[in-house]
Amino acid sequence: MVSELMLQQTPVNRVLPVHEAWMERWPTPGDLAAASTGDAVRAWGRLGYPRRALRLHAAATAITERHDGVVPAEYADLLALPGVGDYTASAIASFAHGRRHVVLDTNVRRVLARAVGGTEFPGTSITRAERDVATALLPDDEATAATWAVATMELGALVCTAANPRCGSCPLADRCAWLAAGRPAHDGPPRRAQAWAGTDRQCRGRLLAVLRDAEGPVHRSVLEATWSDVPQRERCLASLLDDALVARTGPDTYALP
DNA sequence: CAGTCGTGGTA
DNA sequence: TTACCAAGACT
Repeated sequence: MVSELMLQQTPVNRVLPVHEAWMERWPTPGDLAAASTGDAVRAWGRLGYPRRALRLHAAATAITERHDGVVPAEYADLLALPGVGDYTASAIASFAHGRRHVVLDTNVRRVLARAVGGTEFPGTSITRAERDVATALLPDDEATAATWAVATMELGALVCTAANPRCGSCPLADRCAWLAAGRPAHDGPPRRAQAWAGTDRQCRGRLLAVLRDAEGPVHRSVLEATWSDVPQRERCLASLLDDALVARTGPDTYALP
């Protein structure tokens, strides 16, 4: 569960060392629940999307209170946890508990888009038809379904990659609709690139990095020195406070919660 | 449903 | 150097 939360939109290579340290420090949900959210945010390091650290902490608390400290195996119970959406609930139920679930992440979606749909990339959002295809392909046997879930994800992550897919070593090469069609390039509107420079996300990241790397409370002047656009800086600091990623420790000082 | 939310590697 | 991402969730 910890790795799945960390892997949401974050490359495996970056997650590995953080995950290892995290699990050594907080081996059980109860251990994490007993820690402060500030420690969780700091241990999250530079994985990005730090609200995931808060959600994981909140999930650990919920598991401790509602599930006797044991990560539930039921999809509905998992889905009810903070930071756990359809993908993560299915992944935990399937990978950790061997349950039969459609695990539809970006890798699997790409594999199905190519092998079945004959297109290079899936759409921006999951469609009903897409889920129907994935459901129809899922093996009936529970154990086999769990293996299928891992296998299709790995296929997408290691072979049927977004850029430079290794069709030469793909086990589906002889039945892939996209390959059979000559690997036609993605048509239609280009996927919107996410802006970064000058955005609130960059500003929030800059502010939080200062607090994360600081020993204790930080004076307002230090935060002000990290971002020149005053209205934006104030807006971002307010949103960080609102998200409970930052706490006000005095009239002019701030720190991790 | 589209917008928002971090970060650092890679072509 | 810039563009484009990488095992989503939430609003």
